[in-house]
Amino acid sequence: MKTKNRPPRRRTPMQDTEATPGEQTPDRPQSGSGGSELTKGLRSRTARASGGRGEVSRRRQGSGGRRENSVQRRLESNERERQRMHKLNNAFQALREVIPHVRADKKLSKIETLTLAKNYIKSLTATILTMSSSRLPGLEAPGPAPGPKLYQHYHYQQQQQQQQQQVAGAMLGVTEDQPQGHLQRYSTQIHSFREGS
DNA sequence: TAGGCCATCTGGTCCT
DNA sequence: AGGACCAGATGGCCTA
Repeated sequence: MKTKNRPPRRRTPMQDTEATPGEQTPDRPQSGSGGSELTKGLRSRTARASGGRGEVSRRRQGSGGRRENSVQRRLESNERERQRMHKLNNAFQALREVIPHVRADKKLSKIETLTLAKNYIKSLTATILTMSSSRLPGLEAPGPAPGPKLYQHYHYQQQQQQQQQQVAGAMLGVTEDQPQGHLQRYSTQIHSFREGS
């Protein structure tokens, strides 16, 4: 469906004045759009937020020096936020690279990455438990291999999750499938992602 | 063209 | 006080 080899985005006027080369998102160098220059900043959210407190503080902005100071602080804050988001995106990319069975030419979206990772972890856990329990009749585990403790921990977690899901399901009017369906769900998702749906 | 996804800006809130 | 985190808003790019 989506092939995310996009060309670099245009930079906003503010970014042009504050460019920091070499600090971009890996797959999208010099990306930038949306948002606005600083002066465009007073959006609907401002009026909504905290009963107009932001409006008051803005009115109090007095002489040019203070205004320049606050603009400078805002620019620095924007840069930090950009860096933070770049780190977050790097972490997403690292996660994509360790999720197997995904077509290489299709970049997973963030939500796809998280969903697949979650179910991949669950399927691996189930696999480990299956292997270890079949190897350990009566759940007597010699040595450091994954044994009863892991098994018990897993099932304790499952019980807790089921209870939470039942409560949430009752509140939301939905039902959740059983834990042993993780592998099935993971396979289904991979299949659907491959199909591009 | 609509809808999905994304990067960025921004102000509020939390944390150190 | 200042930085980190969060979430809403905005607009660009891409695909069906």
